[in-house]
Amino acid sequence: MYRWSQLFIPTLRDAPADAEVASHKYLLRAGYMRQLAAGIYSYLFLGQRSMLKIANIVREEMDKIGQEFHLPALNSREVWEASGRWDLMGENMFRLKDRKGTDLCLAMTHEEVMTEIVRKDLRSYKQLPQIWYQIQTKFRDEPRPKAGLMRVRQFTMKDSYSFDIDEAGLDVSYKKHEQTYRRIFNRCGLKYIVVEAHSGAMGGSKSQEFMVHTEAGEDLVASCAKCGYAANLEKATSKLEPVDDLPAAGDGEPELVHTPDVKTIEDLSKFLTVSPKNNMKTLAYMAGWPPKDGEPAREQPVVAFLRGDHMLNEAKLAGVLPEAQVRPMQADEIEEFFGAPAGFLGPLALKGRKLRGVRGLVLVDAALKGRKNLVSGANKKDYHLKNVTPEVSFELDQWVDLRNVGAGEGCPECSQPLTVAKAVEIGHIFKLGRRYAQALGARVLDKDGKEVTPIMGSYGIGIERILTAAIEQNHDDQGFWLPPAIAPFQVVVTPISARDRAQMAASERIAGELASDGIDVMLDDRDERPGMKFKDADLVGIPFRINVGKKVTEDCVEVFERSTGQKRDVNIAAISSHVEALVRRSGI
RNA sequence: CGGGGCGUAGCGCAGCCUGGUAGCGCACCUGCCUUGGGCGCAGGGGGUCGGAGGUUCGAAUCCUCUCGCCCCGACCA
Repeated sequence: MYRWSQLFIPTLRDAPADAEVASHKYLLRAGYMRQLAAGIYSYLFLGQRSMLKIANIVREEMDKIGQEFHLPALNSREVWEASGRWDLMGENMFRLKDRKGTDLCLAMTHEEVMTEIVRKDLRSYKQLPQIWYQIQTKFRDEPRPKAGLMRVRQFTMKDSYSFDIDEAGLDVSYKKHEQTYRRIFNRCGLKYIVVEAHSGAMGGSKSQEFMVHTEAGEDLVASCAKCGYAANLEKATSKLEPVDDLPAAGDGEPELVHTPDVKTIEDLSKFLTVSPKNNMKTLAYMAGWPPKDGEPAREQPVVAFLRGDHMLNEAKLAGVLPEAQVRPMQADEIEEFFGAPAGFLGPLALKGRKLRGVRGLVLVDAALKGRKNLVSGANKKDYHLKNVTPEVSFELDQWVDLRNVGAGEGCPECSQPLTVAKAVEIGHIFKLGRRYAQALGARVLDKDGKEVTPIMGSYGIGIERILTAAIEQNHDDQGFWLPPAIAPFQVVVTPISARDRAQMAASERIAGELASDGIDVMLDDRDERPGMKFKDADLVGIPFRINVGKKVTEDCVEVFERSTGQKRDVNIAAISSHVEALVRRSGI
């Protein structure tokens, strides 16, 4: 049996100054972990115990649909070059050389390695479908690790990969994962939502994220309380209230207006007394592609037009340009391309214009479709234009959805107002397609003896994120409490006085009995004042505490529920069944 | 990578501006005391002041460089 006096649980009275969010503070204060370097942590006894519980739940559920592998974290350059990601991943990938000078990297995910196994060892459709997974350390050289375990450079991920002969098979594998993920997160005691997600730069047809709402999250999720629609802001759409267009001024042709030093939509709207909704804003970007197949890196100017009061979502913009990274144009590039400084940029005669010999792309947000007589920049310093109508006043390359959805806008499904809230991603399921299999040359023979490329899915769960999210969801100013299924211990037995023989004897007996009933219990046998033991117990995430005090003489102990603060006197004879009921109620 | 901040004992901080014996609280060790919410008293240990260089009779303090960490942004399958 675990006795607190023998364990290393370095609790802290004060939170380290570096910690900002609740989970970060409490993981440190509760002695779950210690930091080694930016985004790199050592998990101590309690932290590791909780991580193992989470991983075991994931393993148990994944074993029902797939097979566990253990793959190398150290990968050869070859496979990553074959998939094209050696270049694509850029600075985000840790790279190193061995003594012979051979390039290696630390794997961020394992599409390549898994697909390589398929290439070498799968020959026939009869061997499909396959679902392979692993629970292992992943490495990403994040530009900015933050918020404790929320965003780190070394972390534990369950990632699985499905291989099917056709789309229908992929649908099944994908669905299996969705259901498995729901079981996993339910068992972990998390409140989560499933959202439509951006499929990312790597293509792929469908993807969903499992998100936990928390202020500490880094993602934004739009959701509808009425019909359940939920989507990552990178993907979310909404219905907009109709807007009244301005009447045509003068002859209806674009008309120059002198607007000295009026550079922002806000100023312009005031200056001309028009609503921002009748403005069209111009955003200038450069899309970049890393070197590929021996070709050098390249860049293309991209101009996006949005309604004046709308915000551009860069992920949506990047989504229009496969595998590209986008960055705002720099001042000198803007001058060169538009012939005017930022603040006066507009759409006229842009299509086909080149910057450094590369033709620019003109994109207009779908919210402007059908609008007319808008105000925009004139590509001339200190001038704007009235009467600008897309496709009439200027040519464009593409109508696309580029804007951020705003809170209160209409749900795309049912028109009710949407809410937008922060969330953290704990899992992601993703129909990948044939990209990797193709790139690595994985082929199998189908029924007709024809070579076909299997179709893949990839599915991830962040183990640390589950712990982090659980703490974010369950804490107060004294500490936190974890769902019993993932707590390092489910119960701590606390004798009020370690020197009271009767109390200690009863505590030992109770702890022993609970342990033999399969409850994860520990005994706080420290010779400390009760106040201190309570404070520690409140801090470290154990959901239930049994106080063994003076009433042992009457065979009575007190059961304390951390989440509610509720205390109940229970007869020692009934303690085991009582605790079992509490623990199972919250799902073991 | 841009902006901001911080590195002094395990944790939280003061000292720096105005150079002169390195401090406080908690934690830790010893003893006594205490035992239902971080108890009290007494004694004690623990520091390359992130690192290097410079200025100075003398540097935690001033200057230069450097390393690290945190926050905002950028970035993020």
